[in-house]
Amino acid sequence: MEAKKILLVEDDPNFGAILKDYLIINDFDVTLAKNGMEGFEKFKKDTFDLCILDVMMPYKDGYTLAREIREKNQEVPIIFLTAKTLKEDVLKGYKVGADDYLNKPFDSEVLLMKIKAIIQRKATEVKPDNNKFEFIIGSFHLNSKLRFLSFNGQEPVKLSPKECELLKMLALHENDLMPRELALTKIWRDDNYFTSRSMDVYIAKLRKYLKQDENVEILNIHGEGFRLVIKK
Amino acid sequence: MEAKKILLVEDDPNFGAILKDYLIINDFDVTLAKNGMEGFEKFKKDTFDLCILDVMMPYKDGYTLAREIREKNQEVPIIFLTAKTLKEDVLKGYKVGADDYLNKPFDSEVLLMKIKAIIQRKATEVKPDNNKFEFIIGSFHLNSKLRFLSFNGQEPVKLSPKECELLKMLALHENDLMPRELALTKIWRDDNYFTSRSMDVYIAKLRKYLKQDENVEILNIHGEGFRLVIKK
DNA sequence: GCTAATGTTAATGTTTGGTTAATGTTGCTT
DNA sequence: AAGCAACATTAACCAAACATTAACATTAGC
Repeated sequence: MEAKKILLVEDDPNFGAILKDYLIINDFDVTLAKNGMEGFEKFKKDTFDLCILDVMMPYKDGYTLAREIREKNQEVPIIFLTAKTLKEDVLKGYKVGADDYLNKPFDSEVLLMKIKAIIQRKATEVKPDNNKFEFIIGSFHLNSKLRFLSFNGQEPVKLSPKECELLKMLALHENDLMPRELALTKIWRDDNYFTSRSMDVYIAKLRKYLKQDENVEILNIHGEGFRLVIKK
Repeated sequence: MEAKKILLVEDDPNFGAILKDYLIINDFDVTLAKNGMEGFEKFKKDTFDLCILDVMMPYKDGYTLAREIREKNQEVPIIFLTAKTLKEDVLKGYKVGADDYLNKPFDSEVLLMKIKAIIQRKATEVKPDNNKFEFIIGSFHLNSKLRFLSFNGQEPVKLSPKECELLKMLALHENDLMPRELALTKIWRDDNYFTSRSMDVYIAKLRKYLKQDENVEILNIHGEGFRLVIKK
C-alpha cells in the first residue's frame, strides 16, 4: 500500500521532529509545518490523508487552521494535540470537526492506534463524489467552488457557504430524497431542533433563488427530507 | 428525527442511572444493563446505534462483551468507559474494535460530543442498500422512499409515512397474510387497543387509494390480520 | 342474537415545515 | 475601539401534514 500522507503542524521544533521521525518509522509520509500559516500553505499544495494539529501555536492556532482546512476540504480527518485539558477546548475542537483529540503528554502507541483507526475508517467510507463542483440545475448553473449560481448564463449571484453546500447536496441527490439528517450531520455537523430550523431557513432562501425557473423545485418529504425536482 | 438508541452497560447503579438520565435529557433512547450478561441479552433483542460499555464489571468485563457484540455486529460503534488509564487497556480496547475511549471521571459534555461525532460519522457511511423500495401493486406503482403511489403511470399521490409503511408491509406479503401484530410492532412500535384502531383507520385510507384498480383489494382475515390480494 | 372485531368518517391533538424578522457572531475597515 | 458587512442562528407566528381518538355503523363467528 502507498504510504499515507500526514500533515503535522507543531510549533515546538524538538517535539515536532521527534514525532515526525516516529511516524516516518511507522511508514507514514510526513510533512512538518511549524506554524498555522505554513501549515495552511502546505495543505493547499498537496493532498493529505490526515492532519495532526497542535492547538497552541503562535499567529494562527490549531482551531483557526482547522476551520480553514475544513473550508477547503470536508473530508480529511483532523486530530488535535493539546497540552491543555480544558473542557472548552475539547468541545471547540469537536465543533470544528475534529476526528479525535489527544492530550499531551500522550503515548505514541496510542496515537498510532488512533491514526490507524481513523485512516481505516476513511478507507471504508464510500465517497459521495466530492470533487464535483459544477452542477446544471435546470437553467441554472452552480459552481460550488466559487459559490456562484447563474441563471441562463446571466450574471451569477454569490451564495453564502451554507446556501452553497445545501444546494450542492440537493443537486447530488437530484430528483431523489436528500435526507434531513444527512445535510444536518454533514453541513451543520449537528442534528437538533435549532440546526434543523436553521436548515429550513436556508431551504427558503434557496427556493427564492430557484423561483426564476419554474421547472426547478425543492419539495419536502414530510419527516424525511427534501427533494430537488427538475422537470425536463 | 428519530431518537438514537444507546445501550449503556454499567455495573455501578448510581453512576449508571445518572448517566442514563443525562443521555435521555439529551434526546437519546437509552437502555441500561447492569452487567455484561444482561448487556448482551439486551443487545440481541434490539437494534442500537451505539454501545457504551464499562470496562470493569463482574462476571463479564467490557472487552469480552465487546468481542461478543462484534461477533454479532461489525458496524455498531462502541465507546469504553474506564477508571484505569493504563496504556495496555486502551490498546486492548482499540484492538477489540472500540470507536473511542473515555477515562473516568470524564466530562459529560465531552462524552456527548463524542457520541454525536461518532453517530454523525456513521450517518455518512453508505450502508449496503438491501431494502427494497419499489413495488408493483396491480396497476399501481409504489415508491416507498419518495412515498409516491401512482396509478397507471399517472401523476403520483403522496402518502403519509404511516400509509406508506403499511402499504409496503402489505406488499411485502402480497397475496399472503400480513399479521396485525407484525404491523403494530414494526410500524406503531406498540400493540394495544388504540394503535390497533389507528391501524384500521389507515387500512381504510389505503383502500380508498386502491379502489381505482378493482383487481387490487385489501381483505381482512378476522382476528389475524390483512391480506393484499392482486388478481391477475 | 350476542360479542368482539372491523369499517368508516369526522374531530381533535400533535408534529413538522414555511416564512419573515430580529438577534448573534465574526472578521474586517476605518 | 466603533461600526460595518456578511453570514448564521434563533424567535415567532402561522399553515400544512400527519396521527390519534371518538363515535357510530357493520360484520364475522360463535
